[in-house]
Formats: sequence, C-alpha cells, structure tokens
Amino acid sequence: MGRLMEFWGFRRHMGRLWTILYLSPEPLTTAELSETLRLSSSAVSLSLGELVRWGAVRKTWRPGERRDFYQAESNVWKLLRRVYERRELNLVREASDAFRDAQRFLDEARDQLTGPDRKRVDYMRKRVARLSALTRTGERLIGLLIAGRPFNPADLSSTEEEQ
Amino acid sequence: MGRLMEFWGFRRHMGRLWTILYLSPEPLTTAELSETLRLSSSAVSLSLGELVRWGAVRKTWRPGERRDFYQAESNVWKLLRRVYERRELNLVREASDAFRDAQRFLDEARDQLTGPDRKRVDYMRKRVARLSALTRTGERLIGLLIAGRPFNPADLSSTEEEQ
DNA sequence: ACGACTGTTCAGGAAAATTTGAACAAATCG
DNA sequence: CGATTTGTTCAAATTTTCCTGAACAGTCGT
Repeated sequence: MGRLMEFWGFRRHMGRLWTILYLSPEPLTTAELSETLRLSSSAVSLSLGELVRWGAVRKTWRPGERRDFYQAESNVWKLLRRVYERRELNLVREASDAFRDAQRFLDEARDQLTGPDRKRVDYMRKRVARLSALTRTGERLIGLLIAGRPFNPADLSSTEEEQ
Repeated sequence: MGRLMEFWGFRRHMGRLWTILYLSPEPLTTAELSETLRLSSSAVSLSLGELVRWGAVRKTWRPGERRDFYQAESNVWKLLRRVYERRELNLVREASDAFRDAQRFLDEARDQLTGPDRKRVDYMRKRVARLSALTRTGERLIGLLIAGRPFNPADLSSTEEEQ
C-alpha cells in the first residue's frame, strides 16, 4: 500500500499507516503506530493528520483513556472517489482554464500579426484548442467516475479525432 | 502540461518539452529546445530520451542535416493508453501479487496459532483478501481502459461490498 | 585520419522534499 | 494549580532528486 500511495502522489508513510490501521480489529494509538513502523512521533502526527484530512482515517477515543485512537476508513472505493473529487478534478480544471487563457492570448496575438507569423499562431491555436477539448472531456469523465457511473474512454479518442 | 505531467509522476520538463514540440508545425532540434526552455543540453537529452522511450516524441531527420530533429506524437489518447499499459497496470499487478503472498503467509501462520492470535490472523486475512479482490478488479478495469472499452467504476464498489 | 559538430553519460553540486528532535500547546489527574 | 502525558509545530539536518558542466563517443565532411 505504501508503494501504491507513493505512486499516487501521497507520502509513502500514509499508505503504511493506513494499512496498519486497516489490518487492526481495534483502533490504535499513535504510540503503537510509531513503534510498529519505527517512525518518530512527529512523522506519525504529520502523516496521520493528512490521512484524517483526506477522510482515510478517523480519530476516535475510548472512555477513560486520555490519548487518541485511530481507525481506518475501510471503504476504499469511497476514498478513491474523494481523492478524484478533491484533487484530480481540480487539476484537470486548472489545466482547462490555462488552455482557455492560452487560446485568448493567441487570438489577441493573431490580430497583430501577418504572413507566416499569423500562420504559425493559427497552428498553435488549433493545437491548444485540441488540448483544451481533451481536458474538458477529461473533466466530464472524472465526473462520471466520481458519480460511480459507467464511462467510456473512447470519448477521449473521439474528442481528439474531430480535430 | 508540465504540471500535469509532474503530477502524473513524470519529470516536469518532459511535459514542457513535449508541449513545445506539440505546438510546433515542424520538428525541432535539441538546440532550439534547450534555448526555449533555458535548459542545459544534457537535461534536454535526458528528458527527451525518456519521452522517446515512452513514444511521446519521435526522432526524425532531414536530408543533408546532420543533427536530429524531434516531433511530438500528437495522439494524446494513444500516449495515455500506453502509460496505463506499461506502468499503472504493472503497479497494480505487483500489488495483487503482494497481497496474494500475504494471504499465503497468513494462512501458514494461522495453523501455528490458537486462541486470540488465531482470531486476529483471521481478521487480517479477511482484510487482505478484500484488498486483493480490489486490486484484481482494478487490473480488469485498467485492461478495459487500455482497450478503450466502456467501464464501470461501480464494479469497484461492488467488489468491496461482497466482503 | 583528422577536425568540427551533436548527442550521451557521469560525477559533483544545487535544489527540493522528508525526517527528526526540541520547543510549544493542550488536556488530564493528583 | 502544577506535573505528567499526549499531540502538534517548527527549524535544522538528512536524504533524495534533479540539473549542470565536463568528459566521452559517435558521425559526417574534407
């Protein structure tokens, strides 16, 4: 899980911590976690905090006990969805916006130019438009993914073919 | 594109280089690339080489010209697919294998144990089995994605619900 | 075969990310 | 209320990653 998480752009320890909690029938304390993974308490606090922010781990407590206990959110699909919703979708949206800006910029530049320069800008504009269309299709597909609805990757390739 | 690529686990410069080439009507030389992006020739060589290995950029040449020219593979969908095929799929496969090994390990351990320890192992085994089932469903879904066939994210959630 | 020009590899150094220990803050109990 | 336990924050240090310049290798023309 550490590997998977790291590959997915999170800290490796987040995956490891989550896994320990996921495999434990009862909630654990930070002390147990830092001991199991040989991590300093600050490292545990940091990664655990981030897991909590992502909803991957919940803080619980026991009556009479003073320290905090943690347990894993065990619905993996829910977690996946949340990450796509909060992170991947934003990323693609930002890309879309950037491409839109670039298009506007090129349009303005085009008016100032003539001859081969204008031709060149026209070419770039077409290409940027294509990237823009792709990311917008991407947005839509991620939306479907988040909604748990079936989705067709072929939409991406067809977006591309029609120029 | 640099941002997107970086987020996706590649070097940022790979995205930038690809974009320059993608926006250029004619193939470019490494000199032009390093000048445009203010990069040393070695950095260009490195990132460009990786792009070529991923099939994102093609090396071409002009008659009479001695140096190499590069042009972008402009079918983005094709590129995406290739990365999923070569990289993501492998990653998930490795995870599946690891979970399978873990299951075997737990099965062996179980036989040596009794009482609460055995219960504990039983719990872990169930959880690992669930992760294993999830990654196997993931493999299947990525396979569909690569094939460009429609795919249903709900399969992931149902994999999870049936224990 | 030599010299000029391109491209690649590699060791060293710069930059970025991670980890840690210590200081701080918060909560609980005597 | 102070002492103790627990958790968080921060700067320093370590590790890792990335970039550069120099040396090396290959190619072409003379």
